[in-house]
Amino acid sequence: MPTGPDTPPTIADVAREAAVSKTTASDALRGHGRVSEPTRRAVLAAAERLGYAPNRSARSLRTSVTETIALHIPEFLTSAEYYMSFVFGVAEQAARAGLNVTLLSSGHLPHRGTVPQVDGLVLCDPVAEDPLVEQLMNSGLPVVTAERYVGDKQPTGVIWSDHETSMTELLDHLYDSGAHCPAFIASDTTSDWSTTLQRTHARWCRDRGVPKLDHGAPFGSAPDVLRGVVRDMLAETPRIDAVVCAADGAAAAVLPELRAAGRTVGHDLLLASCVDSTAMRTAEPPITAVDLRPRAMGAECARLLCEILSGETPRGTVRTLPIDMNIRASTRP
Amino acid sequence: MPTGPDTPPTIADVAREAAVSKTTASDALRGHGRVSEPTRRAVLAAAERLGYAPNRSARSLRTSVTETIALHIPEFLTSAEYYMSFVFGVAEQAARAGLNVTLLSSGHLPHRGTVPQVDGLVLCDPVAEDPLVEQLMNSGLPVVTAERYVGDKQPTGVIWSDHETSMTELLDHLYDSGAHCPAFIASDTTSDWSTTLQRTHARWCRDRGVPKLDHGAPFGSAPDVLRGVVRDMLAETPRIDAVVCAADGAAAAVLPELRAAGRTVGHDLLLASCVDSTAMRTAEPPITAVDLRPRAMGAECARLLCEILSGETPRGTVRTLPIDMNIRASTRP
DNA sequence: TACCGTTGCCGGAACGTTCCGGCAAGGTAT
DNA sequence: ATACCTTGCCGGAACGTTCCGGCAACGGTA
Repeated sequence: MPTGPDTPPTIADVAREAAVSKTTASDALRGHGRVSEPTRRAVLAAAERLGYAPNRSARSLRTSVTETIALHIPEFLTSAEYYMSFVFGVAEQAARAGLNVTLLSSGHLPHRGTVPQVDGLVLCDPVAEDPLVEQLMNSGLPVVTAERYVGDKQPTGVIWSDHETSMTELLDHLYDSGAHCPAFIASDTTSDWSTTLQRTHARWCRDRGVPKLDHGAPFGSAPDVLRGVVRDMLAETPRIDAVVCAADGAAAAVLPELRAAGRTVGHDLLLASCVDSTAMRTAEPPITAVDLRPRAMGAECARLLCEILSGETPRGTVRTLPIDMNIRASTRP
Repeated sequence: MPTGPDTPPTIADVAREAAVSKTTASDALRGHGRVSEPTRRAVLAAAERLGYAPNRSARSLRTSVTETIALHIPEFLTSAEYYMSFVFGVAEQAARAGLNVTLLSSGHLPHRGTVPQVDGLVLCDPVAEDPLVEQLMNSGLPVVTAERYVGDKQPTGVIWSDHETSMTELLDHLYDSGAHCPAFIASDTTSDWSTTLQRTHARWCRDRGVPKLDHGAPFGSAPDVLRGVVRDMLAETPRIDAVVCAADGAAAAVLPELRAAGRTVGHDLLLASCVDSTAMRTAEPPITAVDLRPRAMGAECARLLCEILSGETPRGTVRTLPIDMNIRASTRP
């Protein structure tokens, strides 16, 4: 390991080592100018020998490209598994493209009104009311959103899933399994996902001619709040024969309450969740849920952003991510 | 919004606006040189008027300070709630100190053998075998680890929790509640946390004179693997009267199996987890668990790193994060 | 021979910031 | 009066990179 003094080698060191000029060294490394094959190899060898790595700051100053994207995810009290997987999907895909990922916490923005100095942004489940989201949308930077943005301004790229279809399938599945009076515990956020679920549920009830039974609960609601909601609904409408929960983890939280009400989940009462997670898989009985494939979602967002940044995909591209329903014992009467 | 052409204002623009030199503008903004009060105010006003924000790349090139820290968390179980909270703890605290956080995914490092260009690193639950961890430890950058590092090289700072004491308290609690034959489902990772739990369990059994019943399971084991382990243990040693699970979420996954074995959790069999999570709170019955306070852990790591970077805290500082046990119905016979 | 296009390489300016050293103006002690 | 310090400001170099434009050498064509 031929480490010099203690300051990392610069391109000037590489150039000297290879007995060429800075320009030629740079051209050889970037593959940019006209460099003969032997010279190119000599430069590469010199760089390897010295352990040269380009200084990102200098390069970024010169090219005004930061090789960094920022990731914003909504901050709820509950730490939802969905977002975790999403973050890692983004991180992995970005690393594959040689990009850094920096996290934007909703709470603190370094300087009020200052936009982060990055090449692009990924917004997960953008809530139109969030002032930071709005600011980022108007930053002029390329923005890819996971799920559609309900504001006026359109993002540079979108990956979304067809929750309308999957919610309909879920309700149909319950209906086919004999549940003709399902209750829906909606999520109170104003994300596109949340409102789509509510709209779809309402229309499905109308189409099927069944009563529309729903109740909103804030996304990160505590278990006992959710249980209270369910208790009240069951007390008010005893003929409820299925419960669908929107929020991540809510179905599992509600399970004991159903049991306490004397119902047997999977038999005289079906239970399903709009978000799959370990909690759904490990519940007793395991709970039918829609797998939103968060890791794939994150990866696709990062991929699209990379493609837009490199110009190989036009701005305004919209793609969909297929999602599946995992049918489990909680809806098999 | 007095936006110029379309390129953001530089410090030269601010200087011109305030009718001073670049040097004076810089000094006034940084509070560094000797600047009279009226001049200082004029520069600040000019900067405000133009919406000036310093170019991070230029600044970083000049000062060789990136204002960025990197965060590495083990790849194997990225969906664990613990890590999610940890990440947000770091992000929030770093934002408070004006630092960016970039994620390091274990899978891909931009260039093999290249160290990220950041000011410092936070490693969560460092596993000595992970080659990336080893490389980061030897990068020469300040490193703060969450939990101790079991390799030879010592991190620049450490935040750790006293799992020995809390595990002992947990086992004592079970013992006092009548469970004299507890089984321990250990986690198979080589992190300090994991080995401490196993060591403590072994010693506790010796001290108490109870049989040492344990079995390792990989950290991210699937629910049915865990259930299989428990089934076998119960079949082999029917007098087991308590089960303690190390891995995040494992206790909830195992619950149905205990029920299937004809045991009543909280009565003739106690159940506890070494990691608290929503799954523990929402389980039926709710499961006693050690709250590792991951968000606080993340925040403390970031805080310590900031302090070390700013020089206000010496290298080699080691701090502990207190953790509590949450006693729930699963251990109240 | 004269002309021209191509190839391979290089000098040096520029990106935006920080900060060293210098300088003039004014004050104070000798 | 000289000597000296302090205050307030500034010129300009440096950080490491990219890339524009230029130049010499060479081979091919007329």
